Amino acid sequence: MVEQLNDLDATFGALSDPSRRAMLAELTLGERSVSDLAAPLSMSLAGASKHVQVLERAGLVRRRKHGRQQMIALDAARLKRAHDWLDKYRVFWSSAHYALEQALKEEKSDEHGRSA
Amino acid sequence: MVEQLNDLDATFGALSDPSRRAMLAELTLGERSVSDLAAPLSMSLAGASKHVQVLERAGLVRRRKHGRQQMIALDAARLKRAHDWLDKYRVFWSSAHYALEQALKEEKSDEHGRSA
DNA sequence: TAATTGCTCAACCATAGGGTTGAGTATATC
DNA sequence: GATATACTCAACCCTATGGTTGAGCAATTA
Repeated sequence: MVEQLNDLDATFGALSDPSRRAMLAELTLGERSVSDLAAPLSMSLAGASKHVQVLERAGLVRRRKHGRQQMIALDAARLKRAHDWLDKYRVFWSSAHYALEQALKEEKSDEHGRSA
Repeated sequence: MVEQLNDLDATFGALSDPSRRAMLAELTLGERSVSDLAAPLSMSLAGASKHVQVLERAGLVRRRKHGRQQMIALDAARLKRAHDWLDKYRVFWSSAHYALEQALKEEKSDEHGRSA
């Protein structure tokens, strides 16, 4: 269980804000301009622009100039990295592990029941 | 693709720090005291204690008093939530999706090749 | 009872984060 | 050429975050 690369810092940091998660959700529907992404957010354009920059620095989106628009597209590779990281913990939320936890609890009760 | 609950803010926020991810990794090996968690981190005990509090507020760990020690245990339910959220993006990093992206690029080239 | 251990809390510091407004730049339209 | 559009940048504000030290409390050990 070794820490691989710390762009996880940036990835998880970017994902910790609901406005940015909303942007990513919007981007699953296709490329969007910064204004498109800003529209549903009740926030200044400059504010939304900063969120896009955070997503870009985290490598979660790419941008492409198209005239005076900046077209933003999802780049899911880092999401996969985060998903992979979380996947290492799968056993700890799986039913098998809950069963193990129960078994350990019973074992502990037995210890109390016995002499020790 | 609707945002479900915003404890994702706290979960992803907690995961964005390498010290806290290291703590979680350590906790996969079993319960640990705050001092145990602090030891490998080259940080004051108070500092580590604050990290544990962040993990606890995010619901990623539980604590149990054991004498004068605070035993910390992993609670993976919120990790599952985060994993589930990321899973919605799986199609965007799957090879099928890359194939789709390629197809779209070719289509765009065709447009240039044709009259439009 | 006294001393030690395992913490937490409060105060503080420096930096980052989320937001704003105002100005500036580049492209598109009239 | 003038104007509107789609941004970005800089400055600023306030709050949060990551870290420290010093004090204090609760439980264990001597």
